[in-house]
Amino acid sequence: MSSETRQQPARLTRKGQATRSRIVAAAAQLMYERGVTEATLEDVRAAAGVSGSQIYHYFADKQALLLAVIEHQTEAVLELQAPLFDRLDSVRGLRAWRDAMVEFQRRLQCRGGCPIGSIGSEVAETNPEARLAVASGFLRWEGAIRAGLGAMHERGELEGDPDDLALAVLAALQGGLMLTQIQRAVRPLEVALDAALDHVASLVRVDPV
Amino acid sequence: MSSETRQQPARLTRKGQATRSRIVAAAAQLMYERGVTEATLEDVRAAAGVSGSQIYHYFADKQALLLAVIEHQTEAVLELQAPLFDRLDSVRGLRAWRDAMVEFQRRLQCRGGCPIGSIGSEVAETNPEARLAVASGFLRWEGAIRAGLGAMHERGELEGDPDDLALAVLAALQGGLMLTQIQRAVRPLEVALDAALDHVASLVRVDPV
DNA sequence: CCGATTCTGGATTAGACAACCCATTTTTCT
DNA sequence: AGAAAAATGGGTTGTCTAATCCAGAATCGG
Repeated sequence: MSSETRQQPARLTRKGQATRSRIVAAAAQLMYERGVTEATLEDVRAAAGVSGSQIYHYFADKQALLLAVIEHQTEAVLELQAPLFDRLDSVRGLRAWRDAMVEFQRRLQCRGGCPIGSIGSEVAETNPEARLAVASGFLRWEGAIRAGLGAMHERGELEGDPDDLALAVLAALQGGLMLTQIQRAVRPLEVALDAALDHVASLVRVDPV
Repeated sequence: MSSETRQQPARLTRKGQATRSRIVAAAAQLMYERGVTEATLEDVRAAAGVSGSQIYHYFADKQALLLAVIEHQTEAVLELQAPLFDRLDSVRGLRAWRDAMVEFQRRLQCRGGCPIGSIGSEVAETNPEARLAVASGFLRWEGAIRAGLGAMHERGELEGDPDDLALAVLAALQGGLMLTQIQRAVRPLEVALDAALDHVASLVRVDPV
């Protein structure tokens, strides 16, 4: 798992793009459910409804597919939260975001953890390229949170460094997700995010919900 | 990887215990460095300086070895922190514990993450038995933190639920460790723990360090 | 419409790895 | 000391899986 990363076919037919997307989506789902190494290419092949050489037609090797999956999951995670990100410049908006995260995990029965974080944790020590891809995903996530907190700060409503607070909130989310995944209960996520947001709220002058 | 979990030889010679320990220690190190699935039994065999059948003489299968490793890492983590746990009943003690965690990661060059958490995250969805073992390790860890916060609370120094606060601190630690591992920088861990401890400190009446 | 390119199917290979087996040596217990 | 139990060495096997190959079908570009 360490080789050329670029896609092979420069041009992709519409059909080709659809097939490629199906492969990535199936791989993402399987890697999310079972982990990267436990998701075999044979599983991906079957789940995507393609056969044999298809995967290698669109990806150089499993590594290339993995990187595509990390991209895909990053987009999915950020897209899912996009409507909530816009309101992260108020304590009320932060609480709404928290509620959505908790509700999402509850629906999943606390399975899977963070789509990005669980991959990152698995590959961190053995796959530098994938680690960097995950790191870049986290950076974007952190940036989205910081945008809201930064707005509050510029409005003079928030004391304390918004950069630090955004990172702390993301860390609380990740730690909460992991403990929730392992304990199969939402309480760790709830408690972790509540503590982080209480801390933010304690630094807010106006808008004290 | 799902079978009998019990050790086979009821009695162990002193030499046998030493060999078994060597195998567990080697396996723990390799699983920490490379992850559970990437650490092959051949690697463990070589690292432990034993040969062929040795591993299967002491463990039913890789699953049994993994469970022993989780036990081992839990003990190691708790033992390492034991002297610091005693002082978690003050903000000063909490800060000292934070500094030790950060310093430890710095020494490891931010590699490996949490010895328990990284295993837990990897096996959570595919290995219920191992997931429960990790969950029980986290419960002990959480208990140690809660003991300190609980003491403060009973002394009337700490407002807020010590159970929730302990869980929040552990979550901040885990999230901070994971981001630190992925970014290869100690800042996420520092910021995450500082935020969590600031939050605790904001609920403390006396001893406001 | 036709040559070129892309896409698809299925079969195959080579290597890795968990797990098993048996013969031999070492240790323990009486 | 001697029998029983435990420990060790190394070889073997069967399975799983990533990766490759080639032939044929569909699609595109001019």
